[in-house]
Amino acid sequence: MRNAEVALHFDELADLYELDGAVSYRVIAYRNAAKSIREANASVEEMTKARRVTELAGVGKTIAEKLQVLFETGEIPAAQKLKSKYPPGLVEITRLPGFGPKRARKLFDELGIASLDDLRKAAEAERLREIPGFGPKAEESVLVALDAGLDDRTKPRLLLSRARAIAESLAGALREHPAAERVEIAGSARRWTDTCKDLDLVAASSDPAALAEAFSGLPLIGEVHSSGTAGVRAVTHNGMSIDLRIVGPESFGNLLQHFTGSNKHNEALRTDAVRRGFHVSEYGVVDDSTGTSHACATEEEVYELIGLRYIEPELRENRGELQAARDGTLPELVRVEDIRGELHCHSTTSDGRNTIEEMTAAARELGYEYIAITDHSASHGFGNDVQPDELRRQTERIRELDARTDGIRILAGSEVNVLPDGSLDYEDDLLAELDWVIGSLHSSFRMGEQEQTERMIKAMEHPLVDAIGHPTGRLIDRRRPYAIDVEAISRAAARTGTFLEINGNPDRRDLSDVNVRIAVEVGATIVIDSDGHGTETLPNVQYGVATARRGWLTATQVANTRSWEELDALRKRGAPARA
DNA sequence: GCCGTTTTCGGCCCGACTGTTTTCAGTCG
Repeated sequence: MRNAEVALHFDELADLYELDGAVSYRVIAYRNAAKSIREANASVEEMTKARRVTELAGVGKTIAEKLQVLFETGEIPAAQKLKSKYPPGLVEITRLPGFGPKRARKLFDELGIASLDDLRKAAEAERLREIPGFGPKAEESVLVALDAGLDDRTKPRLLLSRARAIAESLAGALREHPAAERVEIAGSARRWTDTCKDLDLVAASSDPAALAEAFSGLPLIGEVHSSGTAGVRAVTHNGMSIDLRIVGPESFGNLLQHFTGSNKHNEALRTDAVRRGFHVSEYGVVDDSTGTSHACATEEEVYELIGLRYIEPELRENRGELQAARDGTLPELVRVEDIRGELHCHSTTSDGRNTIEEMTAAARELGYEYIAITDHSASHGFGNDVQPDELRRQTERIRELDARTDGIRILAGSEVNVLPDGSLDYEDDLLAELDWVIGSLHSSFRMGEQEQTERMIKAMEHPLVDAIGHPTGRLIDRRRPYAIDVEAISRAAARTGTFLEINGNPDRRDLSDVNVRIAVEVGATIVIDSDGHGTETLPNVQYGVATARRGWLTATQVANTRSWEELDALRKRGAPARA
């Protein structure tokens, strides 16, 4: 059973215990365990069998036993028992805004409401007001939420690229206002997560009311829900929730730290701070020994006050960063400026929108030292295939162009399809003429895990495959990764000297942050590419770098932070003979 | 239910808002 599926069992168990009125810390314990399991960098099933699963943070004796039973029987008995007690519709009710487990439980106990449908009928019949603690407003909000399909799961999350574009535009407009002293994007957009549920902006101002009013009037803002001197809650015309918070400049650091999150990071940070005698909130850091509250103008001061090194936003997921900040072992994260060459992009020869000349000029503009043109290969569909003769002609053209182009090296490459049996769809003698070969899967996504893993490993064993493109094939929120053993392919990558890609296309970001951490832990080396299909998408490498940073990567672990000569020497075909 | 350079028992983050209340529980971020 995969870690993600195991985690779902424990999230469900937490929901059920919550409905059952269990002590909240128990519920939190199951949720923490679920998170830990989801992000574990080894198979939790294997760890359980090896009796090592309690090494995971948040997994103790009881949860280890439940894991054991889950793997033996496919079920957790406690969950089975609770499921017979509470109908599945109750959990759905807890997802409605304003409804949590306590209120859902009350509805069930008092009126026998067991589903969203029951709830709608009771609200329409004005029966909710019979229950203490519920009134006409509750009935109204139920109907509004149900009509709008407003529960959390149906509300779409926005892809980071789109979310950041909106956030940057709003932040930019705010910065122009005379009352704005500092404006920053906070929340998940600042942590560069794959998607964002909503946007958080924070501002420092000596005239909050004026700034709040100006924000409410921005053209992007569709509807203002509440507005005051503390901030504004609003929704854009396309339905994105925006939270702007405003404080005085003296505590801007506290606010930014608080609203950057993640919740898990802040919880852990505060727990840690309490042990050291500090209470941290968005307004300041209270020192218990003196009773004084320190306002911090910068985030650095917040972390320093409680004895921690500064933690980059991308690391704030409670994945070990607090311990590392205490020990002084935080990694020095790779930066966009460290990337020296593009190794995966397309031209009009396959499905790109720009010529090789245009792509090259754009890459030089970005400060790159080299660019590999990697159009699709012979078996690629949609009329975008490149037959062997055409690739030969293109390679000759690239050699010519490279000879008369200054300031950047142009490499002849290909993104070659890995066929279902693990072979490639060009002959070896053709591949040998190229400078750079990426192997990618573009077909037969539904193979079983073992077969798919073997297919990819076979491709990596090919002496001319330099890197694997978008290794898990996921499309964020649209297509699940194909069944593949990430740890096994990472080991194979390390063994064969094949690089694994972080594809920077904001729809892909593949490998993911969690997977890339697994990959480098077993010794694989990464390349970060844009997979640009036009000059304007070459900067997408920033999303790849963000994923790398979220996976704790340093520049050394990324091959294309090196010069082409150094990279060439590092790869399996080796440099000595070719230098 | 988990966890331990103050603890193997007794803790476990913080503040605001909302709707329902005469002082607050539940929810949210």
